[in-house]
Amino acid sequence: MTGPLIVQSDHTLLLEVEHAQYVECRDFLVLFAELVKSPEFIHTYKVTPLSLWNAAALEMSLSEMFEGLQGFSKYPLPANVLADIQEWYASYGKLVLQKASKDRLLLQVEDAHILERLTHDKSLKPFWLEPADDGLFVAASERGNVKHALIKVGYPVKDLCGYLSGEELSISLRETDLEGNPFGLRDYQQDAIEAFYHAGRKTGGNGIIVLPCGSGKTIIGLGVIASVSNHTLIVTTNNVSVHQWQHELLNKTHLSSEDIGEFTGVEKVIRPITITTYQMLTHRKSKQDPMKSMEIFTQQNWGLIIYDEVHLLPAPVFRATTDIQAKRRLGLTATLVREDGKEDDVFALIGPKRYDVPWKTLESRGYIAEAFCTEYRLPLPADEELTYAHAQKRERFRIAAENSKKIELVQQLIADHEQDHVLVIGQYISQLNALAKHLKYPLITGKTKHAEREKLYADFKKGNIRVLLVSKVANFAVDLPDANVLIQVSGAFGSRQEEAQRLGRILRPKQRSSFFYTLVSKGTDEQRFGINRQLFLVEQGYRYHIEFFE
DNA sequence: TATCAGGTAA
DNA sequence: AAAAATACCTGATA
Repeated sequence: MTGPLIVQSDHTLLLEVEHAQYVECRDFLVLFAELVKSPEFIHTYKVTPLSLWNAAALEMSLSEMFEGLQGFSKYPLPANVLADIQEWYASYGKLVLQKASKDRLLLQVEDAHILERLTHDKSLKPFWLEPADDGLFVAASERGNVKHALIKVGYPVKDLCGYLSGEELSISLRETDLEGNPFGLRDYQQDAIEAFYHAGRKTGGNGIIVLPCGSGKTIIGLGVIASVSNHTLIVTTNNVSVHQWQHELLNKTHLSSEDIGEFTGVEKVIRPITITTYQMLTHRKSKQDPMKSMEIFTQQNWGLIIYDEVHLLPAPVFRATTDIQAKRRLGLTATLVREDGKEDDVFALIGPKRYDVPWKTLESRGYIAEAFCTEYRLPLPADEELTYAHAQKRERFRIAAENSKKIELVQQLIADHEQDHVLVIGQYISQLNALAKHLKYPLITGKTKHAEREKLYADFKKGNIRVLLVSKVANFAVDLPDANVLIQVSGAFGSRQEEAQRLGRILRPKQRSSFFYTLVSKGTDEQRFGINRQLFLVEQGYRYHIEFFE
């Protein structure tokens, strides 16, 4: 037996990185498993119910899964794993929600045992109106709540109740944008739109599209809006992004500015296409107040709701989304992972993943830049090492993150890349201030006035400034100019999402390759968290080279 | 009418 | 488990 994979009975899959079949096997596993650990030689994947539901929703077949596992595995496959995979996989589709009458839905349950279990489950009982021959009746108004409750006990629902159309509005994409450049959808963008809207007619119309930063998620949004051609509500993360959507809508569709409204703190205009922010929806003055703006979901006759950066969707918006299950819903994101473990809420209330492309595929086709990732490990200087040793657990991460030796290394890396555009990104203002003072490059933080930011961005774009230091503003700033080198001196605990977002900063295709450096203190908590941060990108095929700086 | 500082929320 | 950033609203200032 020579395969690269070991399948263990606890549903973990161990993959040998140095094996000749590594790449092939990794690309196979990513279809239905999740990477949980990625040290140098053996990567650990895990099969979970959720990862299998997403695979099932994408119509990956069970036999393809089993044959692949068989083919890559070094040893015979444990029978319990095969049985569990089969069971979890099959649980998507076992429960089907259909329209029964005007105000009633029928939850069809194929399996008598499951039906028995669901009928008597305590958390579900309140939903059941009366038994049917092949399932249970539910009030139509409970459509979202029952799906949510069911996923919490491990049963995803295939929702075939269909969608309510909203107010119609004819929308089409331009062939030439306003600047006169030819415009057309790329093949994968076209595929993503198809996968969302036409997938089986009735099941298509809700779900998530996962694509890397810089690959044109907004464009896919425009494509879906045009396909649906209904009044549309777009919810996004911040005001800059609101304006970006507005700009793209005007630039690449035939809509005019009278069709597009901005519903934010600055302007509260509702038009056929309205763009708002999550904060606008969830805002309230005190904890007791109702979230007034949430009513926008139901007061207008939307035919489509787009959740931009759906991995950031706040809990109250989930709750509101529960009540609008008859609306078409599109989630867009670069990383489906959330560190709060609410992936199953996203699955139940927005929908399953409908489309994704591995980052490396887009890289090889030239749509995003080639990137080299390096993790630098530095020792703490003796005095800081001592402070670290004596510190409380919670203070340790920060001490490690602010390792003063990082300044030397940053200086060296900037010198090594004298022909490149470099962003230095960090989590702590004090650390960035120290760096800025030492290196004599400008720093942008949340406090920097917008006028000044724009001036610095412009200078950076023109090449007048070669190096820019940025705080967490860079996580959200959509208008940050392109660079091809990014040095991360510190980051938020173990956020995979943040790491992916930051790498995305340097992925816009350009002449030169991109370089991503992440600096961690050797043998500290920071290094441990770094491992978790890197998981998503390793899953996407990136490899971190480890270097030591003494 | 526009802009800014201060408080609050998540 | 913690810091930083953002965007909302209100009320003051010009």
